[in-house]
Amino acid sequence: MAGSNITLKQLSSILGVSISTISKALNDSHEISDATKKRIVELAKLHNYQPNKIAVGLKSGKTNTIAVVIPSVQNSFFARALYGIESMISDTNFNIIVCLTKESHAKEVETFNMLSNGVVDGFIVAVCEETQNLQNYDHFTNVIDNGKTVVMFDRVIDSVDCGKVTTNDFTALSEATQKLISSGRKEIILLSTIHKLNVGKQRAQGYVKAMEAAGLPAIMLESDDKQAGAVMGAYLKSNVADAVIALDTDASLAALKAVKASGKQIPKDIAVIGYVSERMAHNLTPELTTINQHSYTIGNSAATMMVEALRTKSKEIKQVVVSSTLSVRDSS
Amino acid sequence: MAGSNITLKQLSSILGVSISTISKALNDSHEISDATKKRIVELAKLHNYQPNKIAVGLKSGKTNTIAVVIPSVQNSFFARALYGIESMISDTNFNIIVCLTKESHAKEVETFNMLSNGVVDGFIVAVCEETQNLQNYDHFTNVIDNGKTVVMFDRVIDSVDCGKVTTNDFTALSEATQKLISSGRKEIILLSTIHKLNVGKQRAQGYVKAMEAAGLPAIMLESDDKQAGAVMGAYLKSNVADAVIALDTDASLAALKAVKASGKQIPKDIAVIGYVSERMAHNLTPELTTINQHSYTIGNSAATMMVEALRTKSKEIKQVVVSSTLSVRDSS
DNA sequence: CTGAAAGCGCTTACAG
DNA sequence: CTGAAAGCGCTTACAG
Repeated sequence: MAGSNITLKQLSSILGVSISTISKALNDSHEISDATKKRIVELAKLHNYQPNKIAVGLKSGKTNTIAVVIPSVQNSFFARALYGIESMISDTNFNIIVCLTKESHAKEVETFNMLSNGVVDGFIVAVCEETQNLQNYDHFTNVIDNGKTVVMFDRVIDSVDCGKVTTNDFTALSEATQKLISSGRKEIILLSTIHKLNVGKQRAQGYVKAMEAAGLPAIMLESDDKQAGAVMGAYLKSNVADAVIALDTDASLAALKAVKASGKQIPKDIAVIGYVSERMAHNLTPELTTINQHSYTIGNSAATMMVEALRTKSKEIKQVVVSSTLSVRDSS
Repeated sequence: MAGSNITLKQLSSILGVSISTISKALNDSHEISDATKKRIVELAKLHNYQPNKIAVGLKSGKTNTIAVVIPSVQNSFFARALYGIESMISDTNFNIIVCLTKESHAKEVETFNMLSNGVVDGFIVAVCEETQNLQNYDHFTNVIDNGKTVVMFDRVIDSVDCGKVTTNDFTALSEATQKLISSGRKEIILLSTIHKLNVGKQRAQGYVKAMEAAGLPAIMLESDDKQAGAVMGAYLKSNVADAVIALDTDASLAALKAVKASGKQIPKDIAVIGYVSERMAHNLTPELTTINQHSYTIGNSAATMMVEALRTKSKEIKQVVVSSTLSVRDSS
């Protein structure tokens, strides 16, 4: 069985039956007699025949493959959303190609160009940071114009006409902040390492709105992910605080650490709310109160939307919002 | 620009030049005059011509696409290894397809069957748990027989003839254990949630060997990832321990938490060594001493091996070992 | 320098 | 019920 896979042509010459007949038999066409079908199917099995997907794709114009284009997979949100996408897709006859943009606009554009012609039927995408900053969305509109289906999730672009699955970042932060306020916290700090992203901005705005509504000053500490601990620690040295909301995993761990290092008790002196996976939240000391984004569900919804659009060939644009919820644990 | 992408045929009829000429011009063939080349290239650019990858693949028998088949992406080791693979590949003219097996043998087999015929040129794979248990490796040998290149990393199968990139788990654990012993620790516990995996067994054996060499009893606590904290906590209630080595991220966080909950001081009473990412190690309290697997390098090496094999068409089987190193921080 | 023809592996009208 | 032919979009000997 060396060399490469067996083809219809080879099967045909072994059996002395035409290629068309072989093809039809393997596709269980009613045109072919049961007897020949049986012979052909058996021979195919014997030789472990696998149809060449590329050839099928060329012929049909459909590849049954979906591209998942995300910034990263290090981030537990995207890792889990990808898991949700892949779980849904693996129950179908579709496949996924995963591409990481690393927040690079050039990489994202290249990926769309590379895959748009013949390789995939659609794109599930979380728009990268640089694209959001540059506001250059031609690669999205081009593939849409070329008849591909696009579904954006989490990081979406309002002005692009495609399916969208988002979470209610603004409301979630606003509610979490209100909850802290109503339990008597007043000096509530926001620690963000994602202030440049739309999601980060949305969350920050939710926080600001709740603070302003309560007549409290909004205090936002912004830094890159490596400096978050130092920034938080420095702040606590010369300021008072009775609560911290951290906007991603790194910031959450950094906040916990800085508060402990400052000698304050959690949650007695300072409450901490963060964004980490459920599993991790349980394994931290104290167990962390989190805003749970339901990343698995978000991914799953995006995949469902894609598969439905591809199957029904519907051009209808759908929008789904998966609400984030507060999971209260020991840190608040 | 609605409908689908423009083809050579359409370009040809617009310009009144043959398809062959168009094709050659776009591939910058020396056969074509500069003048025609220029006309053709300009028209192609105008219409944003993208060659149909599927058609090119069918013709050439090469797809310049590599499958990355891994159990999961939630696990930070695989997430970072994938990052290493993707970083290397994105500097080449190859693409990657990522497939998650979720430790399912059936899924892994299906993936190999689906992609082996025409879709990819090679497979970079970390063998799933179930396949290791079943010891059924036909899907690997089949694609190798069919001329595909296979590179295994981290989770490798010795008996399969393919490129391999591994880490020295046995030695790394053995050395870490010795280090604890030589600093006076005697009651050293191993906490594992990956005892069913080859890597987990390798690591455990390294630990056992070092303990036995020192005449100390090896104590291994094994549990699933959700119970690790409870198991560790229960053990500490009725036994003495002066060090814990945890074999993955969940176990590491669980160990830290259980030790703190027991009222013991880290590292004074109990030293803790774990497996978490560098970033996370810094953000924990105390900062965690870790065995660093250099997952990025492992992924990068696997990708390099693959691309070289594909480019040189060499059938030479290479093996690379990327050594794990101990990063000592505050917890030991 | 340009083009007609064959072929990659498949599917599907159309004939017989 | 079976097969010859065309075609998906490309590349590449081969002719001219």
